[in-house]
Amino acid sequence: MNLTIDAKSPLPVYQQVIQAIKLEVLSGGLRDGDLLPSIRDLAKLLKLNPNTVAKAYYALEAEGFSENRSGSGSRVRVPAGRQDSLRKAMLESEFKNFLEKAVSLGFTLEDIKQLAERIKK
Amino acid sequence: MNLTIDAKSPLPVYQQVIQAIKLEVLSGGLRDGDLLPSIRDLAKLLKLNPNTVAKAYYALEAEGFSENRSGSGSRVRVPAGRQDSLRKAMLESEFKNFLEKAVSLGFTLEDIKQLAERIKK
DNA sequence: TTCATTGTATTACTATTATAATACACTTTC
DNA sequence: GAAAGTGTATTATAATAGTAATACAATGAA
Repeated sequence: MNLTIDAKSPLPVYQQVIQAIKLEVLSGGLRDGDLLPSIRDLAKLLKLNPNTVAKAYYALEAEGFSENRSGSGSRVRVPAGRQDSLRKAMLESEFKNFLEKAVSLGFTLEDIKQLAERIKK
Repeated sequence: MNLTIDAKSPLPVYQQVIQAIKLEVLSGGLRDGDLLPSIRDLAKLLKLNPNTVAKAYYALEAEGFSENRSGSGSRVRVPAGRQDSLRKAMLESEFKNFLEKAVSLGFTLEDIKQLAERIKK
């Protein structure tokens, strides 16, 4: 799992963990049924307190992304169909966010098209 | 000023105020020398505590976006040239963020091009 | 000068975030 | 059954975020 934590971010650490795991699931790096790293292992890896990771795992389960079982670990619970639609919805949402910001900055669709051309190289 | 606060956001309220004012400056809605609303007025408008708004104003001054003077208010201090370069840098940064996320979700440049075509309509 | 308005500062209180140290119950494996 | 590893729960402490109520000093206009 490619997962880094920015302690200086205004976004709480446990929220960053949630986002990182969601992204991993949506990108297909973690699939339905896959075992997440144990709370203690991930905490050690990220140099966080186990309670902080546990909070993230608890939230992920509450959102229906995973299932936690004492003794056997936490498994991803996102069927392929749902993963696919969530992935597409995420892309659209991110793009709309970008467009909104660009427009509120006073840029035109033409400006954005030119930016895209320039960055692709 | 078009400025809304999301109390449920994990991003602290005073950070939201900072972002909103920065955006207003970068978009040209607020220009160099313009007077910001008074701390008390903005607090009343957003239904926040004056201390929360004051914290945002203090941070904006520390970043060189404005100048606060007891008695006469807070004025934007962003020369037109700097505003222009900041505006362009913000667009590029936002676009790169979007691209990074899209790529980490496993989308190709082709996918993104198609999305742009579809959304523009 | 007087008065209202401005940013600034202080103190107090609450909730959230994060760490820390344990303990407990469940599951798997030997 | 025993042991190791799992998620879960509890209690404590500290820092940050936000609200609340005041007070103070500087500014500008009447």
